[in-house]
Amino acid sequence: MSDDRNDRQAARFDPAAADSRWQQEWAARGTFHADDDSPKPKSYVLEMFPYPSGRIHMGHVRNYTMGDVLARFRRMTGHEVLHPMGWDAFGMPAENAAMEKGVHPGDWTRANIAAMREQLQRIGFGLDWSRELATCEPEYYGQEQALFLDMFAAGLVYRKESAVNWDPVDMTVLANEQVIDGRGWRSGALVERRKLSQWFLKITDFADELLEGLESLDQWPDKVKLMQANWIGRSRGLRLHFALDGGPLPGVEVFTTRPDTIFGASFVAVSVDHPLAQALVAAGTPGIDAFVAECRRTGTAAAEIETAEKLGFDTGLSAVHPLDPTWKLPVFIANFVLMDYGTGAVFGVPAHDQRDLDFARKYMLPVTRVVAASPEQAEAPIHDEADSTPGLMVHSRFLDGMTSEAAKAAVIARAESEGWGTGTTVFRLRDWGVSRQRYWGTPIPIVHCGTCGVVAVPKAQLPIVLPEDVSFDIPGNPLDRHPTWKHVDCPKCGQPARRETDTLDTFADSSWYYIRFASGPVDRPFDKAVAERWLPVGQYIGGVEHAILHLLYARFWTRALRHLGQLDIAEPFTGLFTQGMVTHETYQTKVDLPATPEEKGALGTDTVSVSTWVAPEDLDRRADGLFHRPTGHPVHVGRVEKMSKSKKNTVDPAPILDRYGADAARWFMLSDSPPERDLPWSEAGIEGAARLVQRVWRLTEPALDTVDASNGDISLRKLLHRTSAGIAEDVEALQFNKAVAKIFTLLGALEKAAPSPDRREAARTLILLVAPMIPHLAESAWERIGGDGLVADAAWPVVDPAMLVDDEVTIAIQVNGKLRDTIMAAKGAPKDELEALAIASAKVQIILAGASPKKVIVVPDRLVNIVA
RNA sequence: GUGGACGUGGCGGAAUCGGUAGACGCUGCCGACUUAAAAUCGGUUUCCUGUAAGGAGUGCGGGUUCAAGUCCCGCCGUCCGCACCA
Repeated sequence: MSDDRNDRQAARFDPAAADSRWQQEWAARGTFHADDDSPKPKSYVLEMFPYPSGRIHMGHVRNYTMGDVLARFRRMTGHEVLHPMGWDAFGMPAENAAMEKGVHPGDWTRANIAAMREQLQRIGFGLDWSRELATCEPEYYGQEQALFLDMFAAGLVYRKESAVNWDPVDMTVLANEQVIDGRGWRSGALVERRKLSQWFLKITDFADELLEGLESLDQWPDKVKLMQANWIGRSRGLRLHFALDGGPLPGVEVFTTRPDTIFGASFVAVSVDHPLAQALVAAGTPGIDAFVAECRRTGTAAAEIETAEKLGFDTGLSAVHPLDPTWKLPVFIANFVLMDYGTGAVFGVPAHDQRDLDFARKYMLPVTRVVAASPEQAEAPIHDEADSTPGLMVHSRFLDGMTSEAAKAAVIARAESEGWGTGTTVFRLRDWGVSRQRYWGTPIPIVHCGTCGVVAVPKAQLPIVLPEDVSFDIPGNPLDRHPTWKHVDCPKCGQPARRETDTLDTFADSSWYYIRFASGPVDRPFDKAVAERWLPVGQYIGGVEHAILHLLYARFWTRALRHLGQLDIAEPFTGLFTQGMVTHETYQTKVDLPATPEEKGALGTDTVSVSTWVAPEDLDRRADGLFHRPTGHPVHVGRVEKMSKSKKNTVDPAPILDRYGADAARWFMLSDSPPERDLPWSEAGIEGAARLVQRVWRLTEPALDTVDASNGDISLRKLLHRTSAGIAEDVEALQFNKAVAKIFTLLGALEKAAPSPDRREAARTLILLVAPMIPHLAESAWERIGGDGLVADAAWPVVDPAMLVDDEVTIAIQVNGKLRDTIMAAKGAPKDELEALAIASAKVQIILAGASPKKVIVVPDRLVNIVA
């Protein structure tokens, strides 16, 4: 190797060496250790902790890079920053791995954590690893059990019979997402609706608070707040009583949001699961069993519900209209009435509700219009569409002529005074079912005793640790069939009893980890005073897929703790940011295969075109197009889509980090796309990012650091201050793509600038500006120019406000709104001066051709518009 | 069905209050350096006509305004959430 070549090698920034060197340096110095007792203002930056699947993917890299830039920036602006990392380590995949590979879920999970921790450290995130936690360790879930017991003692936990999706082959409960076309996703067995005794948390106690609390979250995306509001689904209405003529029950309670339409009622319908329906089944009502069976057969899948026909069973009973004892309404059991919303019973108003109309047409029930847009519309017939337009009441006796709003109030007032109903609020939100019949989760700290009933485990006995010796070779809950684990003595009476074998939903684990990060003593879940020094989380960053469940549960958990007096925080996350996905082009080959006999019949062709996804690394880019290297088939480029294994368009971060270094990967994640939108991965993009890193490095070459003190460079100095101020704003707003653009602009100017003290200052400052984004390069460059200490500990550049003001501005000259010329003028130049300058413009003169303008609009420091 | 978001060059996108559309990056093209390549640097890249100079242009159609990517009305398209919620 020639000397020449050696020199050029040395001139390049070597990420492989620098990355590990600085990562070790930060770790050795404890640079990112968060000090509970620091007098500095506190800043808590948190990204949603990962599930330890085994490998970091690009989505993680993007998510954690954003948080890291903000966290490092906050450090530079004088904050004591808490930026922790942990593992959402319980859950199904570990049990699946146990079943498929015969490994213990704990071993599998801990090995994954070790591998992913190393990968995260390889990217150089400024994390306080001393606070690392994994939800699958007893130190964590034992404290969660303590919190569960506190909630239990406060009456926020209860047990009730609840319908679940039961897989009879795997002998387990399935989440709705795990039921595909009515079959278990693993076993393929037809899923049964089974009633099981399940544990619930009373999130509905907080429904109002959780809804109203949304209003205080001004640093949350409106979209997420709206989704939560819809999920909570508060409706105001009337709960009223219909007396029944005969039958097993004296009456039914019905909920309606439209009490105004009460005179349009033509039937009452109850859910199949309603006590009235069940009583009729018990009484052996003819034909009812077949109807109930029919209803049960209809799945719960969205598509099925949409197409399902409205079905009813006429009970033969009649309900007495509360406002007219002589008016009797038929009572049906109907498949479209939900038991777990309102009271499980409705009155049908076909004229103004599409569902009720479909039902009424099928069973030939009367359709009476009670709302009309205008008096002339009072008799307008209802055909196939229910009329939901607002208007005035008609055919409604004492309500006639009122608006719906007035009529609602009138009906509620009358119901309350006559005692047959009350104005109420109902929620769509249901209590949170936390029971899971699985092994790899937090054991619920409860004992069932034949004498004492349900008994809470005393806190002194916590943690209830999962048994290690479990098998996954047969279906079912390993905890339940473990020979000894569940057999314990009752903590109250000492008699032999049975331990609860359900474990907690993993959403419980992620509902309070951010508190445990802030304070994690060994003997209790957290220390109130210490936790409150950090909380609430200032900026929380994660995927929008958690907009409802995780974020709602965490908000509930925080409020429950406040209710218990354990934490004086209402909302856990002051700022929320939902980042977009990392996407990639997809590639497909199309191959004609011989058709099977069935396909021949269906399509009438001998061959069938089959598209196969092709991985990017198998592509052969030739002059005549794209080809699949292993097969030689032509490849066509498909849509840009979320990286997924099934479409083979994933890019593994590990080789990218090895090849381009951590900084290039980080820079790519921040460039171009706004962080809330999807980011298309591209080879060209990562190469551009790697080039940027080298460009910044070249600027700090000592050879360039010559100072010609004779001339200052005021325009570079101004640009520098503008850039520093702008980047600070952009980073605070998480608009990294804009910050990146500003860096490029400064870089371009710096490269062209002649040596001067200002140039030297700008190069130095540039290192500070890029330090949160590409920290390894920044450390190396900082060291190279002789900066003090680590750049990670340096302060953000001070912006001189005077440097942000220009004394000359460009004024746009428009004629009739069209740009014709621009002129330079002193900032703050008076209007008449600008007007004179504009009219004097040669181009304006040509257009005006001697005529005088009709009107001139002058916007100071911006433009002059001449109306000709 | 229903609620919401979005629509700007070849691509990702920028444009703070209604005030110079296309910053910045990527790609492509032309050129310099080099025996050559890599690396790097310079130029160019919305479209049309093109010498100059113009003209058109932010999904489509209207409107308000001196001025509209931005505001209003009506369409079209894409994406997301919820979904028999009484």
